[in-house]
Amino acid sequence: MKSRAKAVRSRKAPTAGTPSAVDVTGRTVRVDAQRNLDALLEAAKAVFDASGVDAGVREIAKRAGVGIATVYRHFPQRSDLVAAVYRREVDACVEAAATLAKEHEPREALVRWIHRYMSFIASKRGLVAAYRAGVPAFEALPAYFRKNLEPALQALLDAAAAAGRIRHDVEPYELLWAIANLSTPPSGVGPQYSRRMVGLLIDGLRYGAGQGAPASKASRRERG
Amino acid sequence: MKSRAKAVRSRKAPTAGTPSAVDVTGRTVRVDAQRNLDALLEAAKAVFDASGVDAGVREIAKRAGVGIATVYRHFPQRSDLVAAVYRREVDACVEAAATLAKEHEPREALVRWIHRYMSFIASKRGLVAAYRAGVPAFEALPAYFRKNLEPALQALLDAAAAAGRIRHDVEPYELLWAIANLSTPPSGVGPQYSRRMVGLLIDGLRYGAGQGAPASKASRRERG
DNA sequence: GCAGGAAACGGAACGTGGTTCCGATTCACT
DNA sequence: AGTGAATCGGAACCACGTTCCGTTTCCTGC
Repeated sequence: MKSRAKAVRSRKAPTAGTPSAVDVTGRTVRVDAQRNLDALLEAAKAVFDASGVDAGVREIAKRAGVGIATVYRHFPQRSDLVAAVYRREVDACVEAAATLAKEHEPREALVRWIHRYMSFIASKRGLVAAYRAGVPAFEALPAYFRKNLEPALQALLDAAAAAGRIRHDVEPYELLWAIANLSTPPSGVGPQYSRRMVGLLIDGLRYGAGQGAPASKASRRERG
Repeated sequence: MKSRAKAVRSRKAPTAGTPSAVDVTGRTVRVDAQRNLDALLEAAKAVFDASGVDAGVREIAKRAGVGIATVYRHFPQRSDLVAAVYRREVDACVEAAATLAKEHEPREALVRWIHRYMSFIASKRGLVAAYRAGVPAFEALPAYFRKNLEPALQALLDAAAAAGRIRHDVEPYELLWAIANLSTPPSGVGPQYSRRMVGLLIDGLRYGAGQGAPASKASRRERG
């Protein structure tokens, strides 16, 4: 992909000796563009943390000290910016899966990771709602999330199922989505809501351990 | 609006055969106002069914053959219109609970009602997302939903718990919210997603039957 | 009937959001 | 330094929910 590594020209260095980055296409990236990109990501992260992912583009641009168009050149849609900001945290979540798998027995690792995942989702106010409501072209956002989180959860599920601790007929993507949607409590309910509901879901996983019956069928049978 | 202390006293039977409706405050309602209200509700229902609850106010007004202001006079906020439209369906859902309780044994009645409730939610595209995202004053909408649906589900839960078929430590409101949130499948997943996930939830309810341990604790215990 | 006035009306106007456009600016390379 | 292109900033545009206000319609007391 990268055709050549670009060395720094000894002209004036705007950002303290930073080597000019290279595009995926091999083009050199202008230092101001790179600087703005960094500022944008940092500002977006700060604003999202403070006001949720519903924060306006103008606010982010202002905080980053750039114009609106600069935002849209780097990120064709608002959702692309959201995805870029959370990419790093998704990666961390994926790494956590491997770590937990080594340090705990299969089911415990699964439960702990689910809680880890819940924390990530819960801290992103409005992420799920935005993802949902954003009908037009929010397709870019779930792509990265799914591509990385699904295999991580799949590994945990397989290990726990192999150990006979949970049923083995659950799709990881469905579980990811379900947990994400359970991570927003309604108003007027204690903060433990999410844990309780996801706890129910996990108990449902355990309920069918070793049976292999689909959840939908199991729920309809008169006697377990 | 200016502060207008209206003191309309006793009315007289107005002209044509249609008896003019009366306000909750006892004021007579103008026939054109009533006609527009009806047209508005009908149009809104049609548009919501066709385009989801995210449909614009202008579209609804146009379909009803009225101006924008007319919408806002009858419904101070968009969410009030949504709530009004769905009030009828909520009532139907509540009635279904009583019917099912008579025709089936407790747990079966509970499961069947949950599926009934899921159908209602699923047919209202974007309802949950709007409810969630609508931070400002979407408080009016859940009020009616909760006030009516919560007791209905509570009765079903009590009956099933008394029969020893499910755990008895689940809050009905939490369950309503959880199911509603599980009723929106992610893109690229079969339509059976919701049934599977709610099935897991129901299995979780059965898992702890007769134990009474909170879901959150049960989910963390090493052995059941 | 009819006239007066309040209730209800329609649609333009406002504020805010995401997105696009375009002239001005800044950078990279010779 | 010079030149062309990549990048920039912010005004402009569109769609949305909501508000304002001049106009119309209906009820009512005569």
